Parts: sequence; structure tokens; C-alpha cells
Amino acid sequence: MPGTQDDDAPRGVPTLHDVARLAGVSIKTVSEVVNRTGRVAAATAARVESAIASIGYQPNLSARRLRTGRTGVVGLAVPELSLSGYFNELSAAVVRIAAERGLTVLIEQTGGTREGELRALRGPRRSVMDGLLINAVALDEQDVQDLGPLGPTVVLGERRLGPQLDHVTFGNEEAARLVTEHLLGLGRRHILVLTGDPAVSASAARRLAGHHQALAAAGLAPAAGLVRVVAVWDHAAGYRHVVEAHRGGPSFDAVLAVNDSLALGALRALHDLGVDVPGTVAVAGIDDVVDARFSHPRLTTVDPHRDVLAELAVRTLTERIADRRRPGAVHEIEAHLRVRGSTLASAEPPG
Amino acid sequence: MPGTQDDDAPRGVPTLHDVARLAGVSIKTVSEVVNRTGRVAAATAARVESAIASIGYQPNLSARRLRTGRTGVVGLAVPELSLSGYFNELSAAVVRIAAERGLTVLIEQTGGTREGELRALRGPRRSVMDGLLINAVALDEQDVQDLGPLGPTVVLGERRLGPQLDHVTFGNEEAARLVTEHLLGLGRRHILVLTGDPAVSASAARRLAGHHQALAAAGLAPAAGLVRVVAVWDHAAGYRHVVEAHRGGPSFDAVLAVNDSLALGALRALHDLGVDVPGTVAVAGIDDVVDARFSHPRLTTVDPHRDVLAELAVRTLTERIADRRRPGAVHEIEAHLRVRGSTLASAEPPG
DNA sequence: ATGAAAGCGCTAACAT
DNA sequence: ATGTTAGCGCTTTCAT
Repeated sequence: MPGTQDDDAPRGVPTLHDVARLAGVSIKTVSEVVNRTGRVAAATAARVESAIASIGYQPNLSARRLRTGRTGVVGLAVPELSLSGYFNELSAAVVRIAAERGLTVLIEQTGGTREGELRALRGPRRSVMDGLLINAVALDEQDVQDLGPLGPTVVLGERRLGPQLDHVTFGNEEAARLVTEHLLGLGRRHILVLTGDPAVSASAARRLAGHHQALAAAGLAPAAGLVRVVAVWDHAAGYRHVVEAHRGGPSFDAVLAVNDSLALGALRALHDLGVDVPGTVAVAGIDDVVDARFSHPRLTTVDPHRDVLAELAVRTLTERIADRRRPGAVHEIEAHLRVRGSTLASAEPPG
Repeated sequence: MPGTQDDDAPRGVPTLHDVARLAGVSIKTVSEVVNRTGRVAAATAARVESAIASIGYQPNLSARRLRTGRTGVVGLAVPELSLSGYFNELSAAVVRIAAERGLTVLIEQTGGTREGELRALRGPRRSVMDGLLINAVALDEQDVQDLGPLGPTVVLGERRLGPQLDHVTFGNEEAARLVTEHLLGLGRRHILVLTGDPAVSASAARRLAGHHQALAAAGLAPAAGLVRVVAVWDHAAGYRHVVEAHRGGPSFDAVLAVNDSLALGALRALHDLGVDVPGTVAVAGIDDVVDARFSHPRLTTVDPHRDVLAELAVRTLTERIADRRRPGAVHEIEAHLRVRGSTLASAEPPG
């Protein structure tokens, strides 16, 4: 009985077959039109194009991936997206630059923990992405060795996680050294340091190291009572620790925070305590987040050139995806000091 | 010639077949063990588990998706990730809550443009995700109708984009009304308004409407010279427009900004201009970003309860994915005023 | 220049 | 309780 079968059922999402049937060609031809590969007669191509438009065909990326191994999706794993301002602005830059190259970004928050980072590096999610950018803070090289081969991966931030991986790092030591030298140059000798736990965070460890180098170069030793370790690098922690340090403990004439959120919290605390900034206490951070340029006073900090980092990271990942065999590359981005009113009154506009 | 063929080549990424061969079972059994579906003898399961562990098998999500139509990936489309603080914190909340439910988030920046939002709604990327959360600001209902059926979609923010879609909205009008009433209650009568273009941004339009409602309720009309339309809702725009408004144009005793970034920029500008806040000019924003609690003075604003919004959004999307047929739901989240030092000196701690 | 068909890794219906 | 197999939508060799 002819006509009984539902031969041209375009029920759900349209596929290549639907387009082919409508245009009266084979699916191969449609595929070639979609991908601009092979040569298709102009007339045929036009017919296919209009069929595509008329039923609103969109290629199924999962099927394409299954066939080609490419999705156009890359992962970005960061400790946290909004606590620090830094990862927020970094993520925005990565998403923007990836989009320029036709890539979409899948974001994962690792919580800055070893487990979280391992999951990002090796979890089943990797099978939907072409490559991964990971800002690892807790992992060490041994963890990575144990994991075995990983698929295209670029490590951001400090840790060198093994020669097989690409790294785009930022001069963490240099950043802390620059700020410390600046504070010492202003005659400050009692620097309160707000840092993450160096045993947990590689970045904290490196920044602390840079700070100590600068102190040593000036013939100074770190003051035991003036280092405060925070669990979370956010405004609230900066605020709390400065209030506590002011209440008890040795007096200080400067605050050096390992990131701007801590520094901005510190700034706010000093206001509430009635301490003059920068007169009595100078404050500096690291990261140059947007709010550092609008705080009162504006915050002296170090610019990590996130845009450069994001650009380099995406490019390195793309190259790695294209050639999995080449040796791991290491790019280091130079940091620059931004002196503002929180350390130097004359750097602040009148007001 | 026997032994020539590379029969057990486990070359690349391990598959179900590799596990099955190693455990001496069929791929169906492996699949059942992986998915905890059907019943598999404990001994067999154990054998399979150890095979999985030994070769580090991870399911290929693209293949699974092709078969089942599920990836565990949801999209989040926002205008911009880092300009406003709001989307940053919202994204972080969405990523966190999605992760709790075993979902990963694919982030897209639409630039707040119609094209960008259409692309997010309908582009080929949709085929790698189970559903989409979109904070649309430029799209209207007609655009969506033209697109045809869309796949699971939850719209965040203001616009009602059609009855077939789920919406999780925030009381934009109410928010602006609350702030305006607060400013009027303080005796301020000349409110400088910093807003996005209401013709472009639905949120701006609603917030402006709420502002006008409050004015009207007090028997006041909006002052023509005191509304400044910004292109980008960021700190720099807030700063620039306040400086310009102060230089020329009618004088004002309050600033109402449609978001906190603009308000924080305004705060900074007033400092530089030597204008006392809140004495001479009161400043208020909307969004309650983290920095609003650490600025000097702290910023009066409206809390949109992002965590609640994110939670509700992810839940609604999950339900929509599970049942595509049910009618569109609309959830509206109530906004709350947070009065701080930028409008009320007594709300600021001593300092 | 175009078509036919194999197969990517997986799930599930169907067999045993 | 376990195995066999079709087919999801796509790209791509191999024919024509």
C-alpha cells in the first residue's frame, strides 16, 4: 500500500538528510556546502543553501565531534569565577577571544582544590571539548604524571605541571617584588602581608617568595607577626584581617595583599578604623582589577595584562589542538606596577 | 598471515570496547555498569570496574549525546561577563549550582546585541547543550516567534519573550521605585539618572519606568536635563557622565544609576570633584555587587538576590529539559533595598 | 560533480 | 544475567 509510510517526516530537529531530500541531492553534497569543502556546482550550492535556510538546519555538533573529534568547545577551569575579580576579568577575556576564533568556552569552578582540578583535567567533560585551559593552584607535577595522557591542555598561572603541557604564566614573583620595592622605596618598613596559604596556593607561595626577595635585597627580614594567612582571597577576608591586625599585633605602615580584593577590603577597614591612607598606612595589591581604578583612594597594584594572557592562552591551545606532538611551550608574561593614591598621595587626582 | 593485524590496538582514548575486551564481557554489560542501569552480577561488575580503572576509561559524552540527546551541558548567555559585576556574580552562582546538579555551563557573551542573542538562542552550539539560560536584553517577542521551536530555554532578566518560554525575572521596576522613593524620602528632588538606552535595553526601560512611577507618586516629573544615557554600563561611563553633568547642566543632589558599576564610577567622580557624599549628593545603584559593600562610602543599592535567581533558573531549566511540553512558567524575584553610607551618613560605620 | 556507504562511541531493543 | 545489533547525524573514502 503506497503512501502509508511516513517517508518525509521532518518531525524533530532537521538533519542533513532533511536538507538533502528537500534540495534533491545527496547528504554528501549538503555536507560539502555546509563546510565549504570540495567543489559543488554553484547552482546546486544555491539550491542547498535555500533548503538550509527554509528548514533552519543547524549542524549537530555532537555528531560532528563523534566523527571528527572536534567540537569548537574549549574548557576553562578556574578556582572561582567571582571572588577575586581577577578570574572574572580573565574569563571574560578568554570567552571574548575564543569567540573571535569561533570557539565557545565551557567554564568550570575547581574551588582551588586538588580534587576539583583533577576533575577538570580528567573528567568525562573533556570528551565534549577540544582542549582545556586550566588555572591550577593546588595541583603538583606528580598529580599530573599519575593521570597519564591528557588531551590538549594549557596551564595558566604559576605552576609548571610537567614538560608535556603548555604553560602561560605570569611573573608572580616579579609582581610581588615590584610592589615590595615600591613600598620600601617610600620608606615603609613594617609591611603587613595578606596572603593565601603558600602550602595550598602556588601563586601565594611565589608572591610571598618575591616579597621576601625584595626584603632581603634591602637587608630586611620578614616580620613574623606581620604575615596573615587568609583562607579566601576576598574583600571580607582583607577587611577582617586588617581590623584584627590593627587591634592586636605589631603596628604596620603598609599593607601588601596578594590580590586586589584583599587590598580593597583592607582599604575599607582602614577607613573604618580612621587610619589615613596612604599617610599612615600605604596599601597595595596585585591584579589591577577594574575596581582598583575607582576605589578611594585608587589602589596601587600590579597589572598582569590579562588580555595578553588570554590571547596567548587561546592561541597556544589552538596550536596544541592542531599539533599534539610538539613539546610543551612556556610563555611568561611580564607584570607592570601601577602606582596610585593608596601608596602615593601625589598620584591621586585632587579631590 | 596470522598476527599481522593490530587486533587489540588500544591506541587512542579508551572506549567501551576496550573495557569490554579487557574484562571479557560485552559492551552492553560495561555500559550497564557505567550507567548503573539493569542488573549486573556483582562479580562481573567488579571485574568491569577494575578494567575501567586500569585503562582510565571515560565515557564519550558526544557519542552519548548523539544517542540519548543529553550532554549534561547547559548554556548561559549574558551580555558581558565582567563589565558589570552583576553578570559576573550571576555566572559564578549559576556555574556553582549547575555543578551541584552534575551540569557544566557553557558561557557565551552576546554583547547585549540582538544578533548576539539570536546566535545564542539558535546557533549550532545549541546542539551540544541540553538547555539554555539567556539573559536577553535586546531581543523582543517577535524575534523569538520568527525563530520557531527552540529547545529548552529559560529567559533571565526582564523581557517576557513569549508564553512558550520559561522566565525568571527580577523586579526591575520595583527596584528602581524603591531607590527613588528612598532618595525622595531623604528630601532629594534633583536626581541625576544614569541609564542605558531604554530603546536598546529592556532592563533600562523597566528601571526607568519604576523611577518615573515613584516620581509621579510624589507629584514630580522627570527633569529633562538630568537623564544621561550611557552606552556601556561600566565604572568609566559613570565617572565620565558625572563629571560632565557637574561641569554643565542643572545641579543635582542625588545620583541614581541603573547599576552599581555606574554608581561606583559616579562615587569616584564626586570624590575627585570634591563633592561631599552623601551630604551634597546622595548616590545609589542597583545590583548589590560585592564592591558596593566595600566602597567609600558604602553604596546604597538594591539586592536582586542573585543566588535565588540562579537556583531558580537552573531548577526551572532542569524541569523544562525533563518535560518539554508543559506551559512556560514565570517566576519573579523580589528586590530589597540596601541602605548604606552613600545616601545616609548614619548608615556608615564611624571612620 | 555527485552518490553510496562505512563507521565514530554509545544506548537500548531484542535475543539468548 | 549477558550478548548482538541497529542507528543517533555526521564526514569521508571510494565509485560513478
